[in-house]
Amino acid sequence: MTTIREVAKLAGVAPITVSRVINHTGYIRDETRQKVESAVNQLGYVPNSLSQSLRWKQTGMLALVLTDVTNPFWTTVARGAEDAASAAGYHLILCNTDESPEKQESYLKALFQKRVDGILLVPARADLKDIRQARKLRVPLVVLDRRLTESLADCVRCDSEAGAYQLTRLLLERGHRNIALLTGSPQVTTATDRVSGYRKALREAGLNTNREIVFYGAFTLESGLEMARQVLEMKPRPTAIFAANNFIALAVLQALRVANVRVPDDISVVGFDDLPASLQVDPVLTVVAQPAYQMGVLATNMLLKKLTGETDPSDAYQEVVLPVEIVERKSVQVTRIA
Amino acid sequence: MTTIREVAKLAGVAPITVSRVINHTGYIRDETRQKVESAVNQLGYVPNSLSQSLRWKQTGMLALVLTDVTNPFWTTVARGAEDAASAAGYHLILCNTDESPEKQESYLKALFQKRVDGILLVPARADLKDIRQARKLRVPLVVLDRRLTESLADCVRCDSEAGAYQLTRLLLERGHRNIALLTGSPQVTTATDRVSGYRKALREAGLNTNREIVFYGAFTLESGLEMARQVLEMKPRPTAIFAANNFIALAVLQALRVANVRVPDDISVVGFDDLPASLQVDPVLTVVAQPAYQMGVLATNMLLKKLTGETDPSDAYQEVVLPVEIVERKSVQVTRIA
DNA sequence: CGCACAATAGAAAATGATTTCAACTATTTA
DNA sequence: TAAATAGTTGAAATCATTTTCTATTGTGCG
Repeated sequence: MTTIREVAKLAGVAPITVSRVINHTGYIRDETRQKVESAVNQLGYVPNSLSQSLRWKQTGMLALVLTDVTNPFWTTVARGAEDAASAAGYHLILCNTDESPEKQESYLKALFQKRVDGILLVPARADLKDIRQARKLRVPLVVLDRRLTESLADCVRCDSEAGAYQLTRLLLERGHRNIALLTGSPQVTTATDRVSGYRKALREAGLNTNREIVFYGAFTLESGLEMARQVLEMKPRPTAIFAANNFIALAVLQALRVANVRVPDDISVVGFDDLPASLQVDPVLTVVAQPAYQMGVLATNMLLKKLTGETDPSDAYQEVVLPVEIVERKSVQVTRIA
Repeated sequence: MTTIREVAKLAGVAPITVSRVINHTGYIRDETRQKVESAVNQLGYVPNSLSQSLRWKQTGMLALVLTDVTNPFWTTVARGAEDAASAAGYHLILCNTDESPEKQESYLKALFQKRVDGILLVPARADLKDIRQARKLRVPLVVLDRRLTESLADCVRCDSEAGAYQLTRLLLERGHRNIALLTGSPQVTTATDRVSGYRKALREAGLNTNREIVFYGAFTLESGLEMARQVLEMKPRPTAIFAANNFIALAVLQALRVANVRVPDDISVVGFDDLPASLQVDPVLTVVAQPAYQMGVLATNMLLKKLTGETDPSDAYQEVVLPVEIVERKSVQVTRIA
């Protein structure tokens, strides 16, 4: 590919002059600028950002490392992050770990090598190794969506516990006492936080621990189907199912349809994470909606502040917990109290 | 961040020796290697791939520029591309254009500047400007999913026309004569190719052009809802709807549900693109399934061959057209011939 | 013993751009 | 009229790493 030197030669100037024209810095005579511009066009010169970044000591790239690009919740977060990043003149790289700590480590290594200016991370596991490394390398990093066991980084997340608490209370108020919670891996804090909120609501309603029905699996359709199958075999069958994420909720609805169990007539279903309009299925679900897009924007802006040095690096780590919101639709039935 | 020079200093060797240890090249005494390795660990040294790429004249990065990351069809393609890329030791960057030619141009410019080794492009428009530039810059590029007006690049796509033809024939064979086709923008070749297939089937069945019912919109839920609304107002109402992509199909099902029109009892519906298990809704759709994952893998491998020089650059451009497959499920009813 | 060659390590140049410093001209100010 | 300053350009050093070339030592072979 063409280099700045060749452009300079053709224009009859020094490389640095071409650089000044391209970057609009310093003084350039109009005549010189035109000579350079025509040489640039003639050769189709595209500056090499590898060498630019090397010199500038910044790449203008941020990375969002997440656990499942196929989940609409994450694509929404990504869109928020992307919009915030490009508004600030940064590019955003998307990396998908599939909840695998190995993939996460491999991606982070590549990102460190590429000298991205900052990283948004949805940690695949509670493991702090990667975060420690980012700290050691002084790469600004913001954790998204999940808590860490230790406060080693800024964090933006939604209030899973409060959301689960409210949703469980809603079910309790409608008379449900046998509520099955289908959640993700015990390794993932959003999965366990939702259990905590559920548990808290049950306790407050005077139900003791043996009334808890909690299934741990994964935040995937397959796991949701498996757990739903188990719920359907329970005797007595729970009167309500709380799906702790959107894929599990879709799985539950599918399983119930196959088993000819009507929602909400035969059983009530609520979910965590709202679904995009394209996936609204019958019956429309009552859910806790998380501000996914906003979470992406907020986390990105927090990251940008860190790397432009607007925050004092000596400050303690921030944790922003976004409120969630109940969206009541038509998947919950009032039931007689057993 | 630590540089190779600092590592070299700590280990008491020259930078080039550190380089040899890291890249496993040349001769190194065991003792020296250990000194270097311990210095690397002590300082947490991470090589700077900007300077490496600068020197090596390759970045080990490919890019997939697509039109809608929220569409499961594209995430499946992306997964195929990602798997093929990482199997060959390359990283894949995902860029989302939202069907906007401006975004496409801006992303491609950034990718050229970053000196990615190759590009997989789903063109937002038939416009050839960006592809011409890639050619001029000698950046290997493979076009995905859509045809170009001129053969200026290798291309991997699915047989939209044949798929639409087969699906329309299936409807005709079941007795349907009033078939509405809801497709995407006339600017997008997959949208128009599906019209051609539909048209061909109608012609073969002896139906003349005034029996064609074609709505052009976009491959989105919103557009699908709008078109579905118009179909429902038609008198007489078509007995079958052919949705030319997955989002339009979901929209049609939603619109019909709201209008209390039963599928397939009151109206038959077929779609293009299969849906992932998580989105299978009632009733399960009869569709044309495209080998999305395979398309991603194939296109990536074709690209890799180009950039490792396994293909003769003087050869004509290749076009690979993948066969599609009808998946018959339960959304089509046999109807009396009107 | 001398030659060829493997093993080991470093110096200098190169990759493609930009920063810093310097130089020269033209204009303005005191 | 001398000094200061704005405008314009370029040479050399720099960013972090690797390639090329060179040097030194040790070893095997005839």
